[in-house]
Amino acid sequence: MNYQTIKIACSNCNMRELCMPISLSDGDLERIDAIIGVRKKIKRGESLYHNGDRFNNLYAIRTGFFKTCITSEDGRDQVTGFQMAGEVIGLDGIVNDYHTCDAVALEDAEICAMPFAQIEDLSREVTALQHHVHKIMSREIVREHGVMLLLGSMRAEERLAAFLLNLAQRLHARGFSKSELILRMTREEIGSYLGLKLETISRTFSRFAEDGIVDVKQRHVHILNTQALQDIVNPK
Amino acid sequence: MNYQTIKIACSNCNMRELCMPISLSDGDLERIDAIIGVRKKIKRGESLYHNGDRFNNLYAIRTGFFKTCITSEDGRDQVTGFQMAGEVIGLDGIVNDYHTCDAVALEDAEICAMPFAQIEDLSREVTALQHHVHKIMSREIVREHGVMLLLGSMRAEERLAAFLLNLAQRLHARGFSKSELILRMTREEIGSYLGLKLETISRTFSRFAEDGIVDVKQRHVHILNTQALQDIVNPK
DNA sequence: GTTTTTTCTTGATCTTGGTCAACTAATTTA
DNA sequence: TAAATTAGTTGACCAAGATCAAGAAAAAAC
Repeated sequence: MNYQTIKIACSNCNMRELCMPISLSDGDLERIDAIIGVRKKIKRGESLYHNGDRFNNLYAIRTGFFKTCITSEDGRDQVTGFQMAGEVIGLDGIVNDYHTCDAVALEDAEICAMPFAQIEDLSREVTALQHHVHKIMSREIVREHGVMLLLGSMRAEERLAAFLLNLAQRLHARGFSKSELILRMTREEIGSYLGLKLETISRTFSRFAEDGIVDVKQRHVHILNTQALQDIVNPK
Repeated sequence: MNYQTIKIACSNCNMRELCMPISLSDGDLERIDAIIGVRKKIKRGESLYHNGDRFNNLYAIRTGFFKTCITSEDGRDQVTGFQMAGEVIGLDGIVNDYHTCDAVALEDAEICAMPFAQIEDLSREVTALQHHVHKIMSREIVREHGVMLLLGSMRAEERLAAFLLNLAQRLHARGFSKSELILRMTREEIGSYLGLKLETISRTFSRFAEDGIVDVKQRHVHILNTQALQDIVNPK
Protein backbone atom coordinates (compact mmCIF):
# COMPACT_ATOMS: atom_id res chain seq x y z
CA MET A 1 0.00 0.00 0.00
CA ASN A 2 1.22 3.41 -0.90
CA TYR A 3 -0.94 5.62 1.26
CA GLN A 4 -0.20 9.21 1.95
CA THR A 5 -1.88 10.59 5.00
CA ILE A 6 -2.63 14.27 4.71
CA LYS A 7 -5.29 15.96 6.71
CA ILE A 8 -7.56 18.29 4.81
CA ALA A 9 -10.46 20.42 5.92
CA CYS A 10 -13.96 19.84 4.58
CA SER A 11 -14.32 23.59 4.65
CA ASN A 12 -11.79 23.86 1.83
CA CYS A 13 -12.89 20.81 -0.11
CA ASN A 14 -14.48 21.48 -3.47
CA MET A 15 -16.48 18.27 -3.15
CA ARG A 16 -18.11 19.47 0.03
CA GLU A 17 -21.51 20.26 -1.42
CA LEU A 18 -21.65 16.71 -2.75
CA CYS A 19 -20.72 14.75 0.34
CA MET A 20 -21.78 17.06 3.16
CA PRO A 21 -25.07 18.66 4.18
CA ILE A 22 -25.38 22.10 2.61
CA SER A 23 -26.60 24.29 5.38
CA LEU A 24 -24.17 24.03 8.25
CA SER A 25 -23.05 26.70 10.62
CA ASP A 26 -19.30 27.32 10.67
CA GLY A 27 -19.21 25.72 14.08
CA ASP A 28 -20.85 22.51 12.92
CA LEU A 29 -18.65 22.36 9.85
CA GLU A 30 -15.59 22.57 12.06
CA ARG A 31 -16.84 19.71 14.15
CA ILE A 32 -17.31 17.61 11.02
CA ASP A 33 -13.83 18.61 9.89
CA ALA A 34 -12.55 17.24 13.15
CA ILE A 35 -13.87 13.73 12.55
CA ILE A 36 -12.41 13.32 9.10
CA GLY A 37 -9.62 10.93 9.89
CA VAL A 38 -7.05 10.83 7.19
CA ARG A 39 -6.90 11.48 3.51
CA LYS A 40 -5.36 8.56 1.70
CA LYS A 41 -4.14 8.18 -1.84
CA ILE A 42 -5.12 4.94 -3.51
CA LYS A 43 -3.35 3.92 -6.71
CA ARG A 44 -5.18 2.51 -9.68
CA GLY A 45 -5.79 -1.18 -9.13
CA GLU A 46 -5.47 -0.99 -5.35
CA SER A 47 -8.36 -1.67 -3.01
CA LEU A 48 -9.70 0.70 -0.39
CA TYR A 49 -11.28 -2.23 1.44
CA HIS A 50 -11.97 -5.88 0.83
CA ASN A 51 -14.80 -8.26 1.49
CA GLY A 52 -14.29 -9.44 5.06
CA ASP A 53 -12.34 -6.39 6.25
CA ARG A 54 -13.44 -4.98 9.55
CA PHE A 55 -15.72 -1.98 9.09
CA ASN A 56 -14.57 1.22 10.73
CA ASN A 57 -14.96 4.03 8.26
CA LEU A 58 -17.15 5.43 5.60
CA TYR A 59 -15.09 6.94 2.81
CA ALA A 60 -15.76 10.12 0.87
CA ILE A 61 -14.14 10.07 -2.55
CA ARG A 62 -12.21 13.30 -3.13
CA THR A 63 -10.84 12.45 -6.54
CA GLY A 64 -10.71 9.35 -8.69
CA PHE A 65 -13.03 6.55 -9.62
CA PHE A 66 -13.95 3.29 -7.89
CA LYS A 67 -15.85 0.12 -8.54
CA THR A 68 -17.46 -1.96 -5.81
CA CYS A 69 -17.93 -5.66 -6.41
CA ILE A 70 -19.07 -8.75 -4.60
CA THR A 71 -17.97 -12.32 -5.16
CA SER A 72 -20.23 -15.27 -4.50
CA GLU A 73 -19.10 -18.47 -2.78
CA ASP A 74 -18.51 -20.19 -6.09
CA GLY A 75 -16.49 -17.32 -7.48
CA ARG A 76 -19.07 -15.43 -9.48
CA ASP A 77 -18.28 -11.74 -9.62
CA GLN A 78 -20.71 -8.85 -9.74
CA VAL A 79 -19.84 -5.18 -10.00
CA THR A 80 -22.43 -3.46 -7.80
CA GLY A 81 -21.53 0.12 -8.67
CA PHE A 82 -19.11 2.70 -9.99
CA GLN A 83 -18.40 5.63 -7.71
CA MET A 84 -16.83 9.02 -8.37
CA ALA A 85 -15.73 12.15 -6.54
CA GLY A 86 -18.18 13.38 -3.92
CA GLU A 87 -19.76 9.98 -3.37
CA VAL A 88 -19.58 8.03 -0.13
CA ILE A 89 -18.74 4.34 -0.02
CA GLY A 90 -18.56 1.70 2.68
CA LEU A 91 -22.23 1.64 3.77
CA ASP A 92 -22.36 -2.12 3.27
CA GLY A 93 -20.14 -2.56 6.32
CA ILE A 94 -22.51 -1.11 8.91
CA VAL A 95 -24.87 -4.03 9.34
CA ASN A 96 -22.35 -6.71 10.32
CA ASP A 97 -19.27 -4.66 11.18
CA TYR A 98 -17.36 -6.05 8.24
CA HIS A 99 -17.38 -5.17 4.58
CA THR A 100 -19.17 -7.47 2.17
CA CYS A 101 -17.68 -6.10 -1.01
CA ASP A 102 -14.41 -4.88 -2.45
CA ALA A 103 -13.82 -1.24 -3.37
CA VAL A 104 -11.19 -1.00 -6.09
CA ALA A 105 -9.74 2.22 -7.52
CA LEU A 106 -10.08 2.32 -11.31
CA GLU A 107 -7.86 5.39 -11.43
CA ASP A 108 -5.55 7.00 -8.89
CA ALA A 109 -7.79 8.32 -6.17
CA GLU A 110 -7.89 10.25 -2.93
CA ILE A 111 -10.37 9.51 -0.18
CA CYS A 112 -11.28 10.91 3.21
CA ALA A 113 -11.76 8.26 5.86
CA MET A 114 -14.59 9.10 8.26
CA PRO A 115 -14.72 6.90 11.37
CA PHE A 116 -18.32 5.73 11.55
CA ALA A 117 -18.43 5.67 15.35
CA GLN A 118 -17.63 9.37 15.32
CA ILE A 119 -20.20 10.05 12.61
CA GLU A 120 -22.78 8.43 14.86
CA ASP A 121 -21.61 10.44 17.86
CA LEU A 122 -21.68 13.73 16.05
CA SER A 123 -24.95 13.07 14.24
CA ARG A 124 -26.63 12.75 17.62
CA GLU A 125 -25.79 16.42 18.07
CA VAL A 126 -25.89 17.84 14.56
CA THR A 127 -29.33 17.15 13.13
CA ALA A 128 -28.30 18.12 9.61
CA LEU A 129 -25.55 15.52 9.67
CA GLN A 130 -27.90 12.89 11.02
CA HIS A 131 -30.41 13.49 8.27
CA HIS A 132 -27.64 13.63 5.69
CA VAL A 133 -26.43 10.17 6.64
CA HIS A 134 -29.98 8.83 6.36
CA LYS A 135 -30.35 10.41 2.95
CA ILE A 136 -27.10 8.98 1.65
CA MET A 137 -28.20 5.49 2.65
CA SER A 138 -31.70 5.92 1.25
CA ARG A 139 -30.23 7.26 -1.99
CA GLU A 140 -28.14 4.13 -2.32
CA ILE A 141 -31.22 1.96 -1.77
CA VAL A 142 -33.12 3.85 -4.46
CA ARG A 143 -30.16 3.65 -6.84
CA GLU A 144 -30.06 -0.10 -6.39
CA HIS A 145 -33.79 -0.32 -7.15
CA GLY A 146 -32.96 1.28 -10.47
CA VAL A 147 -30.23 -1.26 -11.13
CA MET A 148 -32.68 -4.05 -10.34
CA LEU A 149 -35.10 -2.62 -12.91
CA LEU A 150 -32.29 -2.46 -15.43
CA LEU A 151 -31.07 -5.99 -14.75
CA GLY A 152 -34.52 -7.47 -14.44
CA SER A 153 -36.36 -5.98 -17.36
CA MET A 154 -34.11 -4.27 -19.90
CA ARG A 155 -32.46 -5.55 -23.05
CA ALA A 156 -28.74 -5.14 -23.78
CA GLU A 157 -29.10 -1.91 -25.76
CA GLU A 158 -31.37 -0.39 -23.13
CA ARG A 159 -28.96 -1.28 -20.34
CA LEU A 160 -25.95 0.23 -22.05
CA ALA A 161 -27.87 3.36 -23.04
CA ALA A 162 -29.06 3.82 -19.44
CA PHE A 163 -25.52 3.27 -18.20
CA LEU A 164 -24.04 5.90 -20.52
CA LEU A 165 -26.71 8.46 -19.70
CA ASN A 166 -26.21 7.91 -15.99
CA LEU A 167 -22.43 8.29 -16.22
CA ALA A 168 -22.69 11.40 -18.38
CA GLN A 169 -25.22 12.97 -16.05
CA ARG A 170 -23.08 12.36 -12.98
CA LEU A 171 -19.95 13.66 -14.68
CA HIS A 172 -21.83 16.71 -15.87
CA ALA A 173 -22.95 17.42 -12.29
CA ARG A 174 -19.22 17.58 -11.51
CA GLY A 175 -18.48 20.14 -14.18
CA PHE A 176 -17.42 17.82 -16.99
CA SER A 177 -18.85 17.66 -20.46
CA LYS A 178 -22.36 16.31 -20.92
CA SER A 179 -21.34 14.43 -24.03
CA GLU A 180 -17.66 13.49 -23.86
CA LEU A 181 -16.52 10.96 -21.36
CA ILE A 182 -13.63 8.67 -20.68
CA LEU A 183 -14.58 5.27 -19.38
CA ARG A 184 -12.54 4.31 -16.38
CA MET A 185 -13.53 0.64 -16.58
CA THR A 186 -13.08 -2.23 -19.02
CA ARG A 187 -15.81 -3.71 -21.20
CA GLU A 188 -15.77 -6.67 -18.87
CA GLU A 189 -16.47 -4.48 -15.83
CA ILE A 190 -19.29 -2.69 -17.64
CA GLY A 191 -20.63 -6.10 -18.59
CA SER A 192 -20.46 -7.36 -15.03
CA TYR A 193 -22.37 -4.33 -13.80
CA LEU A 194 -25.01 -4.66 -16.53
CA GLY A 195 -25.36 -8.43 -16.38
CA LEU A 196 -23.92 -8.91 -19.86
CA LYS A 197 -20.75 -10.40 -21.37
CA LEU A 198 -17.95 -8.17 -22.58
CA GLU A 199 -18.56 -9.21 -26.20
CA THR A 200 -22.13 -7.95 -25.92
CA ILE A 201 -20.91 -4.61 -24.59
CA SER A 202 -18.47 -4.33 -27.46
CA ARG A 203 -21.07 -5.24 -30.07
CA THR A 204 -23.63 -2.86 -28.60
CA PHE A 205 -21.11 -0.01 -28.65
CA SER A 206 -20.43 -0.83 -32.29
CA ARG A 207 -24.13 -0.80 -33.09
CA PHE A 208 -24.58 2.59 -31.37
CA ALA A 209 -21.62 3.89 -33.39
CA GLU A 210 -23.05 2.54 -36.67
CA ASP A 211 -26.32 4.30 -35.87
CA GLY A 212 -24.48 7.55 -35.27
CA ILE A 213 -25.57 7.74 -31.65
CA VAL A 214 -22.09 7.69 -30.16
CA ASP A 215 -18.52 7.88 -31.29
CA VAL A 216 -16.42 5.27 -29.51
CA LYS A 217 -12.64 5.06 -29.60
CA GLN A 218 -11.60 2.59 -26.96
CA ARG A 219 -12.52 4.27 -23.70
CA HIS A 220 -13.24 7.66 -25.20
CA VAL A 221 -16.96 7.99 -25.72
CA HIS A 222 -18.60 10.93 -27.43
CA ILE A 223 -22.37 10.98 -27.14
CA LEU A 224 -23.65 12.43 -30.41
CA ASN A 225 -27.37 11.99 -29.77
CA THR A 226 -28.52 12.03 -26.17
CA GLN A 227 -32.17 11.92 -27.18
CA ALA A 228 -31.62 8.71 -29.11
CA LEU A 229 -30.14 7.11 -26.00
CA GLN A 230 -33.12 8.31 -23.97
CA ASP A 231 -35.49 6.86 -26.55
CA ILE A 232 -33.70 3.54 -26.33
CA VAL A 233 -34.10 3.49 -22.54
CA ASN A 234 -37.75 4.59 -22.65
CA PRO A 235 -39.20 3.30 -25.88
CA LYS A 236 -42.62 4.77 -26.74
CA MET B 1 -59.19 1.82 2.55
CA ASN B 2 -60.28 -0.34 5.37
CA TYR B 3 -57.88 0.66 8.10
CA GLN B 4 -58.34 -0.12 11.71
CA THR B 5 -56.33 2.05 14.01
CA ILE B 6 -55.39 0.25 17.17
CA LYS B 7 -52.50 1.27 19.26
CA ILE B 8 -50.24 -1.53 20.41
CA ALA B 9 -47.13 -1.53 22.55
CA CYS B 10 -43.79 -2.69 21.14
CA SER B 11 -43.17 -4.17 24.57
CA ASN B 12 -45.92 -6.72 23.91
CA CYS B 13 -45.18 -7.31 20.26
CA ASN B 14 -43.84 -10.73 19.39
CA MET B 15 -42.04 -9.28 16.41
CA ARG B 16 -40.07 -6.92 18.61
CA GLU B 17 -36.75 -8.75 18.46
CA LEU B 18 -36.95 -8.54 14.70
CA CYS B 19 -37.72 -4.88 14.22
CA MET B 20 -36.28 -3.30 17.37
CA PRO B 21 -32.84 -3.19 18.94
CA ILE B 22 -32.47 -6.03 21.42
CA SER B 23 -30.88 -4.43 24.42
CA LEU B 24 -33.06 -1.58 25.52
CA SER B 25 -33.80 -0.42 29.02
CA ASP B 26 -37.50 -0.42 29.95
CA GLY B 27 -37.40 3.33 29.84
CA ASP B 28 -36.06 3.48 26.29
CA LEU B 29 -38.51 0.86 25.14
CA GLU B 30 -41.36 2.95 26.48
CA ARG B 31 -40.10 5.95 24.58
CA ILE B 32 -40.03 3.92 21.39
CA ASP B 33 -43.54 2.67 22.15
CA ALA B 34 -44.59 6.27 22.31
CA ILE B 35 -43.55 7.06 18.76
CA ILE B 36 -45.34 4.15 17.15
CA GLY B 37 -48.17 6.00 15.51
CA VAL B 38 -50.97 3.69 14.57
CA ARG B 39 -51.39 0.08 13.74
CA LYS B 40 -53.25 -0.34 10.50
CA LYS B 41 -54.80 -3.34 8.83
CA ILE B 42 -54.16 -3.61 5.13
CA LYS B 43 -56.26 -6.00 3.09
CA ARG B 44 -54.78 -8.26 0.44
CA GLY B 45 -54.35 -6.30 -2.75
CA GLU B 46 -54.30 -2.91 -1.05
CA SER B 47 -51.27 -0.65 -1.00
CA LEU B 48 -49.57 0.72 2.08
CA TYR B 49 -48.02 3.49 0.02
CA HIS B 50 -47.59 4.36 -3.63
CA ASN B 51 -44.87 5.77 -5.79
CA GLY B 52 -45.11 9.55 -5.41
CA ASP B 53 -46.78 9.50 -1.97
CA ARG B 54 -45.31 11.89 0.53
CA PHE B 55 -42.92 10.12 2.89
CA ASN B 56 -43.73 10.40 6.57
CA ASN B 57 -43.39 6.97 8.10
CA LEU B 58 -41.38 3.85 8.15
CA TYR B 59 -43.57 0.81 8.58
CA ALA B 60 -42.89 -2.28 10.66
CA ILE B 61 -44.80 -5.29 9.40
CA ARG B 62 -46.57 -7.02 12.28
CA THR B 63 -48.28 -9.71 10.26
CA GLY B 64 -48.79 -10.41 6.59
CA PHE B 65 -46.73 -10.26 3.47
CA PHE B 66 -45.86 -7.42 1.09
CA LYS B 67 -44.20 -6.84 -2.23
CA THR B 68 -42.50 -3.61 -3.18
CA CYS B 69 -42.28 -2.68 -6.84
CA ILE B 70 -41.18 0.16 -9.03
CA THR B 71 -42.51 1.16 -12.41
CA SER B 72 -40.36 2.85 -15.05
CA GLU B 73 -41.52 5.78 -17.17
CA ASP B 74 -42.51 3.51 -20.01
CA GLY B 75 -44.47 1.16 -17.78
CA ARG B 76 -41.98 -1.58 -17.08
CA ASP B 77 -42.56 -3.15 -13.71
CA GLN B 78 -39.99 -4.57 -11.33
CA VAL B 79 -40.67 -6.25 -8.00
CA THR B 80 -37.80 -5.09 -5.78
CA GLY B 81 -38.57 -7.26 -2.78
CA PHE B 82 -40.95 -9.39 -0.74
CA GLN B 83 -41.29 -8.44 2.91
CA MET B 84 -42.70 -10.33 5.86
CA ALA B 85 -43.45 -9.85 9.57
CA GLY B 86 -40.72 -8.10 11.51
CA GLU B 87 -39.29 -6.33 8.48
CA VAL B 88 -39.29 -2.57 8.01
CA ILE B 89 -40.33 -0.92 4.76
CA GLY B 90 -40.43 2.62 3.45
CA LEU B 91 -36.70 3.43 3.50
CA ASP B 92 -36.82 4.48 -0.15
CA GLY B 93 -38.77 7.58 0.87
CA ILE B 94 -36.11 9.21 3.01
CA VAL B 95 -33.90 10.66 0.32
CA ASN B 96 -36.48 12.78 -1.53
CA ASP B 97 -39.35 12.91 0.96
CA TYR B 98 -41.60 10.90 -1.31
CA HIS B 99 -41.84 7.20 -1.98
CA THR B 100 -40.41 5.83 -5.19
CA CYS B 101 -42.09 2.45 -5.07
CA ASP B 102 -45.40 0.83 -4.23
CA ALA B 103 -45.85 -1.45 -1.23
CA VAL B 104 -48.70 -3.90 -1.86
CA ALA B 105 -50.07 -6.42 0.64
CA LEU B 106 -50.05 -9.93 -0.80
CA GLU B 107 -52.10 -11.16 2.14
CA ASP B 108 -54.08 -9.37 4.83
CA ALA B 109 -51.53 -7.54 6.92
CA GLU B 110 -51.03 -5.36 9.95
CA ILE B 111 -48.38 -2.69 10.15
CA CYS B 112 -47.10 -0.21 12.71
CA ALA B 113 -46.53 3.25 11.30
CA MET B 114 -43.46 4.96 12.77
CA PRO B 115 -43.19 8.68 11.99
CA PHE B 116 -39.67 9.11 10.68
CA ALA B 117 -39.22 12.59 12.10
CA GLN B 118 -39.80 11.12 15.54
CA ILE B 119 -37.46 8.24 14.86
CA GLU B 120 -34.78 10.81 14.06
CA ASP B 121 -35.58 12.81 17.19
CA LEU B 122 -35.47 9.80 19.46
CA SER B 123 -32.42 8.24 17.85
CA ARG B 124 -30.48 11.37 18.77
CA GLU B 125 -31.06 10.34 22.36
CA VAL B 126 -31.18 6.55 22.25
CA THR B 127 -27.91 5.34 20.77
CA ALA B 128 -29.19 1.79 20.34
CA LEU B 129 -32.08 3.04 18.22
CA GLN B 130 -29.77 5.21 16.15
CA HIS B 131 -27.49 2.30 15.40
CA HIS B 132 -30.45 0.04 14.74
CA VAL B 133 -31.77 2.38 12.05
CA HIS B 134 -28.34 2.46 10.42
CA LYS B 135 -28.18 -1.32 10.48
CA ILE B 136 -31.61 -1.74 8.93
CA MET B 137 -30.64 0.52 6.04
CA SER B 138 -27.26 -1.13 5.59
CA ARG B 139 -28.92 -4.57 5.64
CA GLU B 140 -31.20 -3.48 2.84
CA ILE B 141 -28.22 -2.27 0.80
CA VAL B 142 -26.46 -5.60 1.28
CA ARG B 143 -29.63 -7.54 0.41
CA GLU B 144 -29.90 -5.59 -2.81
CA HIS B 145 -26.28 -6.40 -3.65
CA GLY B 146 -27.30 -10.05 -3.44
CA VAL B 147 -30.22 -9.46 -5.78
CA MET B 148 -27.87 -7.74 -8.22
CA LEU B 149 -25.61 -10.80 -8.16
CA LEU B 150 -28.62 -13.00 -8.78
CA LEU B 151 -29.98 -10.89 -11.64
CA GLY B 152 -26.60 -10.20 -13.15
CA SER B 153 -24.95 -13.57 -13.12
CA MET B 154 -27.31 -16.47 -12.38
CA ARG B 155 -29.30 -18.72 -14.66
CA ALA B 156 -33.03 -19.34 -14.23
CA GLU B 157 -32.65 -22.48 -12.10
CA GLU B 158 -30.08 -20.82 -9.89
CA ARG B 159 -32.28 -17.78 -9.37
CA LEU B 160 -35.34 -19.77 -8.40
CA ALA B 161 -33.33 -22.05 -6.10
CA ALA B 162 -31.80 -19.02 -4.37
CA PHE B 163 -35.24 -17.47 -4.07
CA LEU B 164 -36.77 -20.56 -2.45
CA LEU B 165 -33.88 -20.98 -0.03
CA ASN B 166 -34.09 -17.35 0.98
CA LEU B 167 -37.84 -17.50 1.57
CA ALA B 168 -37.59 -20.75 3.53
CA GLN B 169 -34.77 -19.39 5.67
CA ARG B 170 -36.67 -16.23 6.53
CA LEU B 171 -39.85 -18.13 7.31
CA HIS B 172 -37.88 -20.56 9.45
CA ALA B 173 -36.44 -17.63 11.43
CA ARG B 174 -40.08 -16.77 12.23
CA GLY B 175 -40.89 -20.20 13.56
CA PHE B 176 -42.32 -21.76 10.42
CA SER B 177 -41.21 -24.96 8.77
CA LYS B 178 -37.84 -25.01 7.04
CA SER B 179 -39.24 -27.05 4.19
CA GLU B 180 -42.94 -26.31 3.73
CA LEU B 181 -44.03 -22.94 2.51
CA ILE B 182 -46.98 -21.28 0.94
CA LEU B 183 -46.12 -18.75 -1.72
CA ARG B 184 -47.95 -15.52 -1.23
CA MET B 185 -47.17 -14.27 -4.72
CA THR B 186 -48.02 -15.31 -8.28
CA ARG B 187 -45.59 -16.85 -10.76
CA GLU B 188 -45.59 -13.52 -12.53
CA GLU B 189 -44.50 -11.68 -9.37
CA ILE B 190 -41.75 -14.21 -8.72
CA GLY B 191 -40.70 -13.78 -12.33
CA SER B 192 -40.63 -10.01 -12.04
CA TYR B 193 -38.45 -10.21 -8.96
CA LEU B 194 -36.09 -12.71 -10.58
CA GLY B 195 -35.95 -11.08 -14.00
CA LEU B 196 -37.72 -13.99 -15.67
CA LYS B 197 -41.08 -14.59 -17.36
CA LEU B 198 -43.85 -16.44 -15.57
CA GLU B 199 -43.61 -19.35 -18.00
CA THR B 200 -39.97 -19.80 -17.08
CA ILE B 201 -40.87 -19.86 -13.38
CA SER B 202 -43.53 -22.47 -14.05
CA ARG B 203 -41.21 -24.62 -16.16
CA THR B 204 -38.40 -24.37 -13.63
CA PHE B 205 -40.74 -25.43 -10.82
CA SER B 206 -41.79 -28.39 -12.95
CA ARG B 207 -38.17 -29.35 -13.57
CA PHE B 208 -37.36 -29.16 -9.84
CA ALA B 209 -40.41 -31.37 -9.19
CA GLU B 210 -39.35 -33.90 -11.84
CA ASP B 211 -35.91 -34.04 -10.23
CA GLY B 212 -37.50 -34.72 -6.85
CA ILE B 213 -36.09 -31.55 -5.33
CA VAL B 214 -39.43 -29.97 -4.47
CA ASP B 215 -43.07 -30.89 -4.43
CA VAL B 216 -45.17 -28.10 -5.92
CA LYS B 217 -48.96 -27.90 -5.81
CA GLN B 218 -49.89 -24.42 -6.94
CA ARG B 219 -48.62 -22.18 -4.17
CA HIS B 220 -47.80 -24.95 -1.74
CA VAL B 221 -44.14 -25.77 -1.98
CA HIS B 222 -42.48 -28.60 -0.12
CA ILE B 223 -38.70 -28.56 -0.31
CA LEU B 224 -37.61 -32.20 -0.39
CA ASN B 225 -33.89 -31.65 -0.87
CA THR B 226 -32.43 -28.44 0.50
CA GLN B 227 -28.90 -29.52 -0.33
CA ALA B 228 -29.81 -29.97 -3.98
CA LEU B 229 -31.11 -26.40 -4.07
CA GLN B 230 -27.89 -25.19 -2.44
CA ASP B 231 -25.84 -27.10 -5.00
CA ILE B 232 -27.80 -25.45 -7.79
CA VAL B 233 -27.07 -21.99 -6.36
CA ASN B 234 -23.41 -22.75 -5.72
CA PRO B 235 -22.32 -25.27 -8.32
CA LYS B 236 -18.91 -26.83 -7.63
C1' DG C 1 11.68 0.83 -28.83
C1' DT C 2 10.59 -4.01 -28.62
C1' DT C 3 8.20 -7.50 -26.49
C1' DT C 4 4.54 -9.02 -23.77
C1' DT C 5 0.23 -8.62 -21.93
C1' DT C 6 -4.18 -6.87 -21.74
C1' DT C 7 -8.16 -5.11 -23.88
C1' DC C 8 -11.22 -4.84 -27.58
C1' DT C 9 -13.57 -6.25 -31.92
C1' DT C 10 -15.85 -9.29 -34.95
C1' DG C 11 -17.56 -13.68 -36.88
C1' DA C 12 -19.82 -18.31 -36.47
C1' DT C 13 -22.54 -21.11 -33.85
C1' DC C 14 -25.23 -22.55 -29.89
C1' DT C 15 -28.34 -22.19 -25.82
C1' DT C 16 -31.31 -20.26 -22.67
C1' DG C 17 -35.13 -18.16 -21.88
C1' DG C 18 -38.79 -15.42 -24.37
C1' DT C 19 -42.96 -15.41 -27.18
C1' DC C 20 -47.24 -17.07 -28.70
C1' DA C 21 -50.83 -20.20 -28.09
C1' DA C 22 -53.84 -23.66 -26.26
C1' DC C 23 -55.53 -25.72 -22.44
C1' DT C 24 -56.39 -26.85 -17.41
C1' DA C 25 -57.22 -25.80 -12.75
C1' DA C 26 -58.35 -22.62 -9.12
C1' DT C 27 -60.80 -18.81 -7.38
C1' DT C 28 -64.24 -15.28 -7.47
C1' DT C 29 -68.41 -13.50 -8.62
C1' DA C 30 -73.03 -13.70 -9.67
C1' DT D 1 -73.99 -23.96 -8.35
C1' DA D 2 -72.78 -22.06 -12.58
C1' DA D 3 -70.31 -18.67 -15.04
C1' DA D 4 -66.54 -15.80 -15.34
C1' DT D 5 -62.14 -14.56 -14.24
C1' DT D 6 -57.49 -15.34 -12.85
C1' DA D 7 -53.52 -18.26 -12.31
C1' DG D 8 -50.72 -21.91 -13.82
C1' DT D 9 -48.89 -25.52 -17.15
C1' DT D 10 -47.04 -27.16 -21.32
C1' DG D 11 -45.69 -27.27 -26.26
C1' DA D 12 -43.68 -25.29 -30.55
C1' DC D 13 -40.91 -21.99 -32.23
C1' DC D 14 -37.87 -17.92 -32.07
C1' DA D 15 -34.36 -14.50 -30.90
C1' DA D 16 -31.20 -12.22 -27.83
C1' DG D 17 -27.27 -12.86 -25.94
C1' DA D 18 -23.62 -16.42 -24.64
C1' DT D 19 -19.83 -19.06 -26.09
C1' DC D 20 -15.85 -20.11 -28.71
C1' DA D 21 -12.34 -18.52 -31.58
C1' DA D 22 -9.26 -15.58 -34.16
C1' DG D 23 -7.19 -11.46 -34.82
C1' DA D 24 -6.21 -6.34 -34.03
C1' DA D 25 -5.04 -2.59 -31.26
C1' DA D 26 -3.60 -0.51 -27.01
C1' DA D 27 -1.06 -0.39 -22.93
C1' DA D 28 2.41 -2.02 -19.92
C1' DA D 29 6.75 -4.07 -19.05
C1' DC D 30 11.24 -4.77 -20.10
